[in-house]
Amino acid sequence: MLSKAYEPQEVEKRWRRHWEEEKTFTPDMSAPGEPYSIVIPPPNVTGILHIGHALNQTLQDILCRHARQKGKKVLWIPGTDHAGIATQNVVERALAKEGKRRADLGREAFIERVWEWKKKYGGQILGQIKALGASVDWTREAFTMDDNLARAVRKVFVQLYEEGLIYKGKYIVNWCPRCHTALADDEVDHVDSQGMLWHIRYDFADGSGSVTIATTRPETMLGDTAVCVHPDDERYAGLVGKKLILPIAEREIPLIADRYVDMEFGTGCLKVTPCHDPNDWKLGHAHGLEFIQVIDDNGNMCNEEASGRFTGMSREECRKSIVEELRANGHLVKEEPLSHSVGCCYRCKTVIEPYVSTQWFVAASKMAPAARAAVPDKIRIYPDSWTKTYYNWLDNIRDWCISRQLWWGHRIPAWTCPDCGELIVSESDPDRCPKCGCTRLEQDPDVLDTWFSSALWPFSTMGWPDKQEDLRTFYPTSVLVTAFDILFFWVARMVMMGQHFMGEVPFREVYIHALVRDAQGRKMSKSLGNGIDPQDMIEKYGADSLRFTLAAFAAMGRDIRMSEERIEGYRHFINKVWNASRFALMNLPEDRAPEVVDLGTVKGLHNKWILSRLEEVKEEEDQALEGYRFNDAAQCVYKFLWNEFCDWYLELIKADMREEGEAKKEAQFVLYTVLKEILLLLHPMIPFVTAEVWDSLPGCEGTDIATQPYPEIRPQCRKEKDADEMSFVQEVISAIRTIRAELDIKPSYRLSVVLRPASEEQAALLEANRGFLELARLEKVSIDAGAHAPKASASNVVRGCEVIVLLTGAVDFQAEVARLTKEIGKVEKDLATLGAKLANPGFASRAPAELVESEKTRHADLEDKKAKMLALQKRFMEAMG
RNA sequence: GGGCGGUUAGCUCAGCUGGUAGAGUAUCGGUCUUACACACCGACUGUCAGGGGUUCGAGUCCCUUACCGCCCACCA
Repeated sequence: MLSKAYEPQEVEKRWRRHWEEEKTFTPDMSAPGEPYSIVIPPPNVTGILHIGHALNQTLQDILCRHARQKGKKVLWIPGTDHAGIATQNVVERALAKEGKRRADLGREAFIERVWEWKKKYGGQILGQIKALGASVDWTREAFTMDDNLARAVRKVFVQLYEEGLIYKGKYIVNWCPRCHTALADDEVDHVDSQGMLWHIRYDFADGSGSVTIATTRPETMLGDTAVCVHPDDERYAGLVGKKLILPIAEREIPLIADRYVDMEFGTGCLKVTPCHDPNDWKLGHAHGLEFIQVIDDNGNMCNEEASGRFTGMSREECRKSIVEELRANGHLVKEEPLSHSVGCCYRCKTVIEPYVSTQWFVAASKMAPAARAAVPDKIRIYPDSWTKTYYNWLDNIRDWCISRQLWWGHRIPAWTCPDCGELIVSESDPDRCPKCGCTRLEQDPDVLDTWFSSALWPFSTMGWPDKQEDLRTFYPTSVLVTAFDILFFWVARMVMMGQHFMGEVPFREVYIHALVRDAQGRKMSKSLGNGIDPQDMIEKYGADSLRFTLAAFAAMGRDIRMSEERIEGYRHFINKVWNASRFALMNLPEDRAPEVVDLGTVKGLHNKWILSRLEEVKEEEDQALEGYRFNDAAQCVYKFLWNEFCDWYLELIKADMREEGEAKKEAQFVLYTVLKEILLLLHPMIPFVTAEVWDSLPGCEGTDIATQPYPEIRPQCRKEKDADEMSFVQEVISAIRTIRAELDIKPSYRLSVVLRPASEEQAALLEANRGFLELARLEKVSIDAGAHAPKASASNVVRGCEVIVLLTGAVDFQAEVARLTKEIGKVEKDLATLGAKLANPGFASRAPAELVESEKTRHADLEDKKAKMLALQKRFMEAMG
């Protein structure tokens, strides 16, 4: 027997172990069934599972478990990402506590140290995936630094190099002076900040006047090699080509013209520092300017010749000194505050320095068109609104800087010969220079951007390039489930690589889910400390509660505001599932499944009704999941279980269960069937509690719900007429309950009721099912259209049937008058809106005939109800005198 | 400067192809009715942001205004 309240901890632990030990989620390659596959977006090894991961994984798990139920051969591959910068930073911080820096260890020892760290902590995040109940195949767990993934990386790199799609070159890149590495464009966060715009006067060398430039970065002026204006700017007409004296440096630089300059901004006069600004870099090349570097890789002033006395200062110190000096010597014309955005490192928030260096690039601009064309024909994006964003990014893509000056990552498979300078790019480590035979080859010190290996994830995790079996069966994957924040970092790049190397897109569909925010709508982050730790929630409320909450809130294209209260609320639901099951167990045979009954020919109206509704719910859930409407799927089963199965059906069969007989046998089998199927419908969302209950059902002991098929469809159980008749009985019961509650009659007091049916049919229906009326706790029921209505009574009308409750003794008569008046008021309000609608000539002529007809019927029914209630009220008032 | 999303009950949010506004939570009243107080029965609350349009009919489609939020962009 199950315990009284559901205690998730022990149950979850057991099932987790069971699924892992039994390898339940390792697909049988020889089994039939359409393949269905997903690769998990690999969380960073440094990470701790946050609520966003929990959502991401819950949704994937729902899809996978559902697909399994539908008979598909399902593979869900788990894994983690080595997360170059992030992980290196974490380990460097740990070293710093020991007073060491990575240089103190040297490259090899440092990498060894990172691996140790990974072994120790990298498993943490996997444990959290397990805790959530994700039905991944642990035998295929992958890590982006695994040997076979490293081979994939090398092969891809070499091939792209040979095809001219990877190249090496000297460019201005985003440089983080703290992480000491280049960053890709999209690894730079733009943060709004309040800065200064300094106006500085540059005099002409011939003493014929001056121009004034405006800049936010005066420290870079030491590297200025020109000043630029717009060719059409009349203010500077005739001046282009003249020489200016660069203040402080006292160097001559030319005044040039280029259409790039915005005449509206500042003074319309731009200082050009080709080595320290990406735009100026372009101008420098276009105009053949000199390139003078004045800031080094640490963000300090360098180049004694150019920087002079400022050499060695940090960029910030230098800025201050230069401004002071300009102010002192009168070249500073104006200072004004300016809000602008500043590029920062997405990992450490340090201000990015545009920096000229030699880097490796992927010619993304050449690969983008194919990736663009894949959507929407080969890849469908849900919700569709992201398609535009995807296009927009690909249309404006620039080549992707993939080299990082880090130690942790896939080292670039390129070597240079110290003797002849030959560049060798090769899958295997070369032992000598093919050109001069030198054996002292030096490997490029850089590693690849983390996202380079991530881009190969859908096929590298399936064994490419070595093994083919998984690829043949499971590539392309069925769907990619991810949050929008990595649409660019990851999704678009996977498409490019998949197309290029597999000749096929990596996934058929992309489902973009919401971002989880806190109760105030802010992005959850460690720095804000507003995160909800899924681990805590699982311990407190159980994984099922967390999962169901996430599913219920996962409406498409919306952010989710998460709070603990909501998870607590859904824990009630899990408990409800548990207790409904306990009730069922108490009413079913203990050691065997109940006797089978033909479900198409059950007699009880309640049985016909619940079976009919069940059919509808099955279809609803299936369609909701088909369209990634997780919230609808969760909601429809939730309501069915709670508001129909528990609130009505279980109450209705209590009478059947009291004595042995046909009614009990029928109810037992229907109860058994409906409960089992509800469990199946809920299982993808709340796997643990459903597994536990299933295992304890008679006839199911020792079986695993995770391997059971989706409930069969039973068209013979669809009985809308019966279902509607049952609703009528329910409405009558509710009407009596409402009267009882509003007149403050004790629940324990048994009422007598007179029902005056509106038709022969109604009369027969009520007569046949009068036992159900017991749910309203009654003493005596008379069903008679001609019955005399007692004077001291309260009343209501349900589908034309008058419900008259006898009031004897201590009842507040005023209360009944008030209640009736209110009730009539409601009817009148409905009549008014409906009447206006019907009175509209356009409605009758243009609306569908069916609708007009049903509205007319409704109107007539309301009129009837109103008339009957007025009559009852009148009689009641007469009784009061 | 482009693009996207939001504005519905006190709070948090659902409302698919236009056809009587919904759930949870909160509040109020009543119940230990033999699965569940993590429960049961009942009640209350809405100019669906403002304005205009299309339509017989709009929370739902179109335009517009306001406020909030996000993304992208080489804003010196």
